[in-house]
Amino acid sequence: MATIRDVSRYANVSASTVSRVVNGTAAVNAETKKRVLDAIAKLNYAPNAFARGLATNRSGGIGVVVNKVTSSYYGGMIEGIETVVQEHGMHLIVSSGHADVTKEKQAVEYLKQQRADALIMQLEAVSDKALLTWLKDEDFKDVPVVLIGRYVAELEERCIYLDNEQGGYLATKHLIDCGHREIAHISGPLRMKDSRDRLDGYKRALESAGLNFDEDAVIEGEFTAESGQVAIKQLLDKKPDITAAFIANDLMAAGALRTLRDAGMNIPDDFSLVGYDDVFIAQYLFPELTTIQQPISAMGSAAAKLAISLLKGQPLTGEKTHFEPQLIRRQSVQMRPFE
Amino acid sequence: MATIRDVSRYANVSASTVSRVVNGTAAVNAETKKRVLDAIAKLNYAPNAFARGLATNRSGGIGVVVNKVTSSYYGGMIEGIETVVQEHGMHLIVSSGHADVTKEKQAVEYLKQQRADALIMQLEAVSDKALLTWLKDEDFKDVPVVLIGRYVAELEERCIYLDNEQGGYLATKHLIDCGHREIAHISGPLRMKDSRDRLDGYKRALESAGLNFDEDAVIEGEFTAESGQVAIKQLLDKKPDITAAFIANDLMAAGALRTLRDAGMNIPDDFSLVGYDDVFIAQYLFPELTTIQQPISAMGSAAAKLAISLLKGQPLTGEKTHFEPQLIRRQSVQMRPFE
DNA sequence: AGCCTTCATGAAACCGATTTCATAAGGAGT
DNA sequence: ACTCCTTATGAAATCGGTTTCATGAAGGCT
Repeated sequence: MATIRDVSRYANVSASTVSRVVNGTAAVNAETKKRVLDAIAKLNYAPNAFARGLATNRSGGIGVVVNKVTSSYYGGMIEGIETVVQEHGMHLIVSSGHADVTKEKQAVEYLKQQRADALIMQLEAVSDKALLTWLKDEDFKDVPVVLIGRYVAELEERCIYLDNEQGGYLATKHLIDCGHREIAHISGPLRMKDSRDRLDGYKRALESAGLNFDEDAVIEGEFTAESGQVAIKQLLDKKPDITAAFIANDLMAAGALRTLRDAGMNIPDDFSLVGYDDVFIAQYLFPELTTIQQPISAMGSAAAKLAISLLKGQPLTGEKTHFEPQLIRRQSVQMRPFE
Repeated sequence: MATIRDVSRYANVSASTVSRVVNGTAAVNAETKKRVLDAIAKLNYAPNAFARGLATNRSGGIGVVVNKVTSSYYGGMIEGIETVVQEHGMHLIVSSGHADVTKEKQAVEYLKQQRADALIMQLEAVSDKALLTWLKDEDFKDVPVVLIGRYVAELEERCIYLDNEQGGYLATKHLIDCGHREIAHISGPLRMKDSRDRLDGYKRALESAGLNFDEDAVIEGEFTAESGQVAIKQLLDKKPDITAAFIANDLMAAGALRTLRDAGMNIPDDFSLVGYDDVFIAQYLFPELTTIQQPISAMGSAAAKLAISLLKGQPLTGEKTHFEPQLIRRQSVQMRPFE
C-alpha cells in the first residue's frame, strides 16, 4: 500500500502538503493540490488508519454497545445510528453487552481500547449508580457518552429514551377500552428498568379505570419466546378467568400465542393479547399482533446526532431526546361485550 | 491513559521489557516480570491499539462482510464467527455489503483500510469472475480470504458453503412424498447463485419423481416478505390447481402464509408450504413452518477457523467446508390422499 | 524603496507501540 | 583461567501519519 511519502515524492511536494490536501486543514495552491490529488489517484493511496489514529488520537469511529448486536430489535437501532454516522464520514465500532455487568464493562473497555471518539450505550445490567461513578471516575473525560433506551436524571441531556411507562399504559388501556376486565401481564425481567416501567404503566391503566391490581396476574418472564410459553401456562393455571394479557415484548407474545393455540384456544376470540416492540415478525404472526411500536430507528439517529454534536463541541441543539411509543392495532385483540 | 513508558518507568525497566511481558515474545526474568505486571495493574495500562497496529501492521481484527449485519439470518453466522475469533483473542470488524456491487467493494475497502488481518466474505452481488480478478490483482497478498455461502471452483479450499441444490431437492421431495403433484416454486432473485441452486434442486426432485417441470409454476421473488405476498398471488391466478409450494426462504413464506390466510385458505389443509432457512420465527408462524435448516452458525465457526488457520500459516486441517441442509418437519405441509 | 502581512510550503518532532541489535552477567566446559 | 553459550535487558530505529514552527515569496501600504 502506498504511503503518504510515496505520494509526496510522486507529486514533488512534502508529506505535510499531502496531509493538508487530504484533510483540508490548510490552504494549498490550486495547482499543487491537483498534482497531489492526481498522485493519490494514481497510487491508489489511502491513509493508514493506525498512523492517523496514533497521531491524532482519534479513530473516526463511534462506539456502540448494545445488548445483542444480532437481533432485529437492536438492528433497527444500529441502522438509525449508522446512517447518521456515515453522513459524517465516520464509522461504527459495535460491541455486545449481553445484559451482563461484566460483559458490558468489557464491551466498553474494548471500545475505549479501539479509541472510539464517542460512545453510544444501551446498557441493561449496569446500575445507574455504578454507571455514574464509572463515567466520572475513569478516563471518560475526552469521550462523549450518550445513553440510549435509558433515563438517568443526572445525565438527562445525554439520554435518548422512550417512555416505557406510557407504553405499558397504552397497551393496557387498549385492552380495557375493548371491554376486558381481567387483564394479566407478563413482564420482562424486573431487574430491568424498562420492565418495571411497563409494569407501572399497566398498573396506572388499571387504576385509572377503577380496576384493582392483582399481584397474581403478573408473571415475570425473560423476554424470550420460551419464557413467554411457560409464563402464559402458569397464568392460565393460576387465573383461569383472565381474558386478556399485556405482554412486555413481542418475542414472549409469539411464544404465548403458540402455547395458547396448542391449548386449543382461538385468538383473539378466546383470549386477547397486546405485545411490545413491533418487531418485524409481529405482522406475520397469526393473528397479526397488536403491539406497541417504538420509533427505534429514529432514536438511534437521535443518539448519533447527539453524540456527534458533543464530539464536535457544538452546543446542544435541543433536539428530541424523549420519544413516545404508539399503539399499533392489528388482530390479536377482540372487542368484548360489556357485561 | 498510561503508556508503555509510564509502565516501564514505574517498574524500573525499559519499554522493550514491558513489551516482552505483554506479548510473551521473549523470556523475562520471573521477578522482573512480576514487577512489570504489578505496574500494569497499578497504572491500569492497556496497549494503544493504533501504536501496536502501526508497528506490527496487524489489527488483531478479522473483517467480515455480510449482506446485512442486522438480520437474524446473518446474525447466527456472525455469532458462529465471533465465538471462534474471541477464543483466539481477536475481534471482529463487521461491514455490510447490502447485495450491491459498489457497496460490497466499499465494505471490503473499509476493512482493508482498518487493516483486518483476514477477511470472511459473504458476497452476493460481485460475480465470480470479478471476484477472482479482484483477489489476484489487488493487494490481497497478505490477507487471507475466506468465502462463506459461496462456492467458487478456483478457490475451493477457501469456500465454506452449503449445498443449496440439495436443499431445494429435499424441500420439493418432501412435498412429493406427501402426495403433492402440482408443486409451485417461489424462487429468490435468480441473479443469485443460491436461488438458482435451489431452483435446480426443485427441478431435480420433480424429474426424479417423473413429474414435469412447468415454467409457469415458478415465480421469481426478492427474498422479502412483501415479494412473497405478491408472488403467491400471481401464482394462484396463473395456476389455480397447485396444492403446494416450495418457497426459497422463510421470509417470503411468511408473506405467502399471510396472503393465503387473508384469501380465506386454510393452511395446510388447502395448501402446503415448505420454506428455507429455518429463521427463528419459522416456528412461531401459524402453522409452524416446515422448512430447510442450514447449520449457519457452524458454517460461521468453520469459516473463522479456516481464516485463522490461513492467517497463522498453518496447514489446512481438512476440516469440513461443505455443509448439508436438513429438512425440519413442522406443520405447514399436509399429507394428501393419493388419487 | 522599505516594511509588514499573507500565503504556501517543507523540515522535524511527535504519537506509542514493536523489534533488531548490542551488550553485560552468569554458568558450563576444558 | 579462558573461551563460549545462554539468558536478560536496554538503546535506538521504525511504522505512517499530523502538526508546529520556520522560511521564502509575493503583494499591499506608506
